[in-house]
Amino acid sequence: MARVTLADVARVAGVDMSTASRVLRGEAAQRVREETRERILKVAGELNYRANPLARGLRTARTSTLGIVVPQLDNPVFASAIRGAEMAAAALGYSLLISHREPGATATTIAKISQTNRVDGLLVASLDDDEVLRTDLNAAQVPFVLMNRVLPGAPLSVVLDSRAAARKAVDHLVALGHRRIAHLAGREGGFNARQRLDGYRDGLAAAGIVFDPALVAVAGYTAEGGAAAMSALLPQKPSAVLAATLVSAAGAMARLHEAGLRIPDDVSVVGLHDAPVAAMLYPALTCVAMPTEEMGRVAATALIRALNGEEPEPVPPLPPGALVIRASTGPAPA
Amino acid sequence: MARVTLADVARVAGVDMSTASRVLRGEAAQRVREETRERILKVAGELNYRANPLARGLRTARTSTLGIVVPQLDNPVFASAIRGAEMAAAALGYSLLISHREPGATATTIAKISQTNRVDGLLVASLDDDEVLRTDLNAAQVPFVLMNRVLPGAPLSVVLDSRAAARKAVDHLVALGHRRIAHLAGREGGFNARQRLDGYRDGLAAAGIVFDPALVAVAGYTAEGGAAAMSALLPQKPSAVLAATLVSAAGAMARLHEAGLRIPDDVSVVGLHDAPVAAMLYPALTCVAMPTEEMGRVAATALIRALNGEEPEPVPPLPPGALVIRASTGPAPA
DNA sequence: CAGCCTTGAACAAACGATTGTTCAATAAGA
DNA sequence: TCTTATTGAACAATCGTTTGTTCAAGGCTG
Repeated sequence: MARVTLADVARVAGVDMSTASRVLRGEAAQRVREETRERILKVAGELNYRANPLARGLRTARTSTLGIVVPQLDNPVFASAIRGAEMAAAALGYSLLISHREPGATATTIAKISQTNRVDGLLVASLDDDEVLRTDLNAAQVPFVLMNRVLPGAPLSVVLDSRAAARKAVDHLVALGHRRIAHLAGREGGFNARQRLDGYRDGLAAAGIVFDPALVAVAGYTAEGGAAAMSALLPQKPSAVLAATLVSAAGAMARLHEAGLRIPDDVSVVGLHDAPVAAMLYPALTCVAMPTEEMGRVAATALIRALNGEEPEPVPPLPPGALVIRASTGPAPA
Repeated sequence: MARVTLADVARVAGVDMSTASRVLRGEAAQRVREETRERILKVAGELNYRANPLARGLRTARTSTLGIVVPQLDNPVFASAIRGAEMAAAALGYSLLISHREPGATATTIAKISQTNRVDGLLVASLDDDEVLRTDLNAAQVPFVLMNRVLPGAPLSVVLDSRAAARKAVDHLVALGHRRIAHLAGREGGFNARQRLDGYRDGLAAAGIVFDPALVAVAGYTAEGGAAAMSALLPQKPSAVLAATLVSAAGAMARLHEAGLRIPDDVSVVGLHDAPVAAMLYPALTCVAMPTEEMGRVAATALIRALNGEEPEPVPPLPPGALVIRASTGPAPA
C-alpha cells in the first residue's frame, strides 16, 4: 500500500527520475527516445503511479486547486454552479475547495482561503454589496473570477443574461394576453436586479405596454420578501407576476393563496431560474431556465486560463435557457 | 508579495529553522527558552507568516484536507451536512474538498479522490445500494466516515435517528386525532427507509393503532415518486400522511391538490427534515427538523479523531430536532 | 575541581517532484 | 579522420517544512 513514487517508476524503467518526470508530464517529447518513452509510460501504468500533488505543488508553486466561495450551499443556483465548476476543473486537472461564506463574514473568508496557500485562484459568488465585496476581494492574494456579478474594476466576471431571461418571461405572459404584469424585483441597486428590471421593461415595451412603476415592488431574495412585495402589489390587481427568483415566487404564491386568488386563473406567476423546487411549488411554477451550471463551467475554465497566463478575454453574458411551461401561467382573465 | 517562509522567520528572529518550526507548531515547549519562544512568535506575527501547507504535507504525508463525497449538492440535507463538516474541519485546521458524485458513477469518484493523494480521509454520503457503495469504498485508499448511512462492516457511521423522528411526527398526528395515517416510505431496503418505517410503526403502536400495510407505499426520494405513492394510497382514504422526505411530501401534496382534497382540512401532511423549501410549499409543510448540520460536524470531528490515531468510538444516532408546526397539519376530520 | 546531566538550539536529512545544466555517445560536416 | 552539432539521458539543486541527531554551555554532584 506504500505509495508509488516517481523514483520507483524510474528505477523499474531503468532511467533517471528527471527523464521519467519529463515523459510523464508530456513535456518536450523530442528529448526522449520513443522506446524509452514507451517503457516509462508502461511502467508507470503497471505501477499505477500517481504524482504526489503536494510535492509537485511545492516545486511548481501551484496547487492545481481552485477555491470556490459561495454565500449559500443549498441555493440551487450556487449548487449547480459548483457542479459545473467542478466538472470543468476536474477535466483540466484541478480540484475544487469549497468555502461557503455567511453573508457578512466580511473579508475573512476570502482573505483566509487565499492566504493559506492552498488554492491557485478563486471563483467568487456573492450577494454582498459592491463595497463590501470589493473590500473582500482586495484581500485576495490570488486571481479570481466573479460569478453572476459584475464589479466595476474587477478583472473578470461570468454572468447570466438575466435581462434576456426576464424579457423571455414577459414575452410568454404577453403571448398569453396579459397586460397588467407586475414585477417582484431583486435587491435594490443590485446588478442582477437591474438587469431583470430592464428585461421586464424591454418586454413591456416590445408589447407596447406602458411601464407602470406601481407594478414593481422590491422582493429581495427571500420568501418573506416575495410575500410582502406581493401584498404591496395586490391593490394594483395585476393579472400576472414576474418574480426575480424562485424563492420570491414561492413567497408571492403563498400570498396569492392567502388572498384567495387562484393561480393561474386569476393571476399567472412566472419565475427566473429553473430547479427541482419549481416543480414542487403549487401550482408547479413556469420559469425560464438559466445556465447556472454552465456559468460555473465557464468561470472555472476562464480562471484556469488566466492562471496559465493566457490573456483573459471578457465572457459575454450567458443566454437564458428554455422557457419551462408548467401550471402557474395561463391565459389572462377576460 | 513574496511569501514569507519559515526561513525568513528564523533569520529575522536569529534562530534556526528547526527551532522556529518547533515553536510555531507548539511542540515540546520545554526545549526552548521562553524568551526565544516569544521572540519567534513575535517575528512570525509581524511577518504574517503562514506555513505552506504543501511543504508541510509533503514532509508529514498529511494534507490536512478532508474529502466529502455527496450524491447531490442542491439537496438541503447534504448542503447543510457540508456546512457542518466544513465548520468542524475549519475549527480543527482542516479544509474540505468537495466531490459531488452522480449516483451510479460507481467507484470512480471515491477511488479517484482518494488516489490523488489530496485528502487524508473521506466523508461519504451515498444513496447507492449497499453493494455498490461497498464496492466503491473498497477502492478507498484512506479512512472514511459514512454519513446518514450504515453499512455492515464499515468502520464508522454518523446517522440521524430517523426512527425517533418518524415517531415524533406520528405522535403529532395522533395528538391531532388522526387514526388513519399513511406513510410514504423511502426506497425499499434502504437503511433510512427501514428506520422511518419502524418509527412510524412505533408511533402507531404507542397510540394503539393497528398497523395496516395498505397504508404504506414506497415513494422513494423524488416528487414523482411521492405523487405516485400518494395516488396509490388515496383509495385508502387516509386522514394524514407521513412522508419520508420533503421531496416526496411535495409530490404527495401536488397529488392531493389534483385530487381536490384540501390540506389540512381533508388530509394532513407531515414531512421529515426541515429546510427552507418546507416553508415554500403550499400549504407550508409541518415537519420534524433533523440535525443534518450537526451530522456533518460530528462526522468530520470523528474522522479527524480517527486520523489522529484515536480509537474510533461508535457515535449514537443523532436525535431529531424540533417539530416545526406549519400549515399542513390540522385536526382530523370528524 | 573533574565528570555527568540538563537544557537550549543548531545541523542535516528527508518528503517527492520539477527543471536548469552537464555530459556521453552518436551523427554530421569539413 | 578530426571537429562540431545533435540527441538522449543523467546529475543535482531546489521548493518549505518537519524531525531525529548532534553539540555546546552551564549547573550539579561528589
